[in-house]
Amino acid sequence: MDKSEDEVEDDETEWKNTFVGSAPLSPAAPSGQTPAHRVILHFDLDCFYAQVEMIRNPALREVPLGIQQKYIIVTCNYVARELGVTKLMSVTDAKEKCPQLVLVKGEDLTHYREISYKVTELLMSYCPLVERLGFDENFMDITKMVEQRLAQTPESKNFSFKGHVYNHINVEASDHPRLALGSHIAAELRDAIHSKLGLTGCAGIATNKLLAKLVSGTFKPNQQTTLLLENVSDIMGCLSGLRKVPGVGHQTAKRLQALGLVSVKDLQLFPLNELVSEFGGPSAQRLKNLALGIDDSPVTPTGAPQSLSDEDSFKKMSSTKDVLEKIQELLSNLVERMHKDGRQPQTFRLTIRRYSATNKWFSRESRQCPIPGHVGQRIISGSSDDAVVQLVPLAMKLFHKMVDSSAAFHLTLINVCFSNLQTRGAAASGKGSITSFFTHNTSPRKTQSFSSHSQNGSSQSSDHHCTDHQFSTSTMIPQHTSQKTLTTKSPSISEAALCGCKREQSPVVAVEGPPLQKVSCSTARLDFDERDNTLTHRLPPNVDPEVFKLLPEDIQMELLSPAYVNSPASTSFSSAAVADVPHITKNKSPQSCTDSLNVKPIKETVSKLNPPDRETTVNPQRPEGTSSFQGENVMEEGRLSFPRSSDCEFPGNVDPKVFSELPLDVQMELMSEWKQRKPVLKTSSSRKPGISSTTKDRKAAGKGRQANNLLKYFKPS
DNA sequence: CAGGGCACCT
DNA sequence: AGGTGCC
Repeated sequence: MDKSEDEVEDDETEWKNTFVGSAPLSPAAPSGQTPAHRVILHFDLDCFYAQVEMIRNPALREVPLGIQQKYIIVTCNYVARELGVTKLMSVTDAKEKCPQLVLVKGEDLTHYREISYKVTELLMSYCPLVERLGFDENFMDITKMVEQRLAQTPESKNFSFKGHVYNHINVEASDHPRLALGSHIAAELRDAIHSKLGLTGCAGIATNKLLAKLVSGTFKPNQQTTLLLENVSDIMGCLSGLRKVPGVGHQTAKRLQALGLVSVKDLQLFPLNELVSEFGGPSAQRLKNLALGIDDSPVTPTGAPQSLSDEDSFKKMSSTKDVLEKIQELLSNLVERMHKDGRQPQTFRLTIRRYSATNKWFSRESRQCPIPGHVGQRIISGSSDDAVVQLVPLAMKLFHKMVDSSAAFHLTLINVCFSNLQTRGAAASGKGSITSFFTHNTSPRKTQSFSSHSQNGSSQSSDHHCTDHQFSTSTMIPQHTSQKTLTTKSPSISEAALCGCKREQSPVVAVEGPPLQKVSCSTARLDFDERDNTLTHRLPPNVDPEVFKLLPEDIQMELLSPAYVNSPASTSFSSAAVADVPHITKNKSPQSCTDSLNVKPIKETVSKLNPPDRETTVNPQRPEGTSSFQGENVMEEGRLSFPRSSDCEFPGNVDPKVFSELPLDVQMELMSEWKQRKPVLKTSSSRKPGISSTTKDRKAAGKGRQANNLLKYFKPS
């Protein structure tokens, strides 16, 4: 075997000599040290999005299925692959190759994200050292589990490998007891993922993340492969190019190519010092190590996400009106997600991508700003709609820092992002929540020093317990997760999660009837002539009704809504209650809309396989959104009588004539800001914002307490 | 490259 | 704030 490979492998050098193959009797690491070599697993779910959709609608299993985002097939099931469809193929190409291809829209990642975290949770219930990579991959450091089993394994035991061993037909497993045990653990975990979540996937078993990942795809659907140290150079040498090395992206590959390096071997043999001069010390060393199959990076537990974002891309977006509308839509979804997460974002970021014929692929720009505390509070307290109203002007401000809206612009993407997520104090947030599992696991990711501790396989492992379910297969209940997930591989799993993480409903609940709110709202303020909305009076003077008419209804409502209510005690809720009821109900419907759209192609193509009632089963109502929202809306509406009108006027010092001559988008923004600011200002006496003032007011008004006093009553603990 | 996310580094 | 990489 290639000794040098072994030694460099764990280049935490010191003990390079000690490890060798005779692991079982290595008393070397009874306590306190990084094991001489780790056992790392890499899990990679098969065509993940397609699997999720096939769980949601089992009829899809029998047909060629593609998951479509915009005009791209991001992934497809194996039936489709046999017919020539590949990942990242354009829809037209795919349809050409495979006319019977069934397409499901995959732009809404909600279900994928939920299932994805369930997989991670499940793995974490066996051993906390789980690192996510995207939605469908997980690394796992099972060194301790392996050591535990090793300690309990009689000397006489015959080792064996589960699954494949890279480049080997038969191996003497006793020479590689840790990896052999690792392969058994991997098989058990894959089986758990399958039995509890209904998902299949591949696993790689190796001594570091790089190798585990590289080897996991050797045998593709639903299989696993172990890589022995003696075959490291094989697998590295087999890579078709540097780009195949995880960690070497496009840019890096290009720079390497500029140095004349194209193959992995080229990089292996390239003098380090020359590499250093091009990439700098750490990067150079890392690159060279990667080429050699060396990777000492730890498996860093991922925990809860550090940012939540929502984005959409499009061919062309060139009006501020559209931007405003899109931002509002994105924010609605994002705030909802943030609310479920339970943490409070401190930072908001807006990212755009501009169209440009040359250099089309990159060039994203972003601006970020702090989120005022009271807005963040509203997100977590459940006044999501209120939060959106207050966030939209923030977003537009950031937008204008990047885009001069008086000139032409052409955007192809908008992204909204919450970051700097702060865990709330006592956080009795939804217990079954997917993220609540992670939220109390607040460890900052960097401070993982997982190398030190002593453990014995026995009862008590204080810090990073690895729960080995091997010897208690009958009691396979993961300790962290509640049992909710265990029952089914049916579509209802996600439901269970949703129910579990559903927030406490407001004391007042149940009352059905979105129409109620909508009616009240429109009777209160708006005079539309039915659906074709010739809206009549009550428009602010100097706002062109023709232009106004073109706006989507929710924007119209928003601009006109009497967000400013009087009753001082309830001001903090007023804008939420009134302004947002319309666009909440409106925002919910697109979801169900997408859902039914998703089903339609199936119906056309495979109606025989797919009894009509299937669809309702597959696309159950979201238990959550509507009902909980209505609860709050109802509650709020109950509390505050609707305002008499008189609201939608300009701040006193704004000259209507001047206002009318501003560009439409500026008008809209100003109105949006006034509307939002007004209640706040009201509490601090009736100030009149100047037309140009924006930020300082908010900051000054920021400490408008008294909202919280009320909030805490509605938000138990 | 696409698409809708994420993370890390600088 | 941007760049890069990963899925």
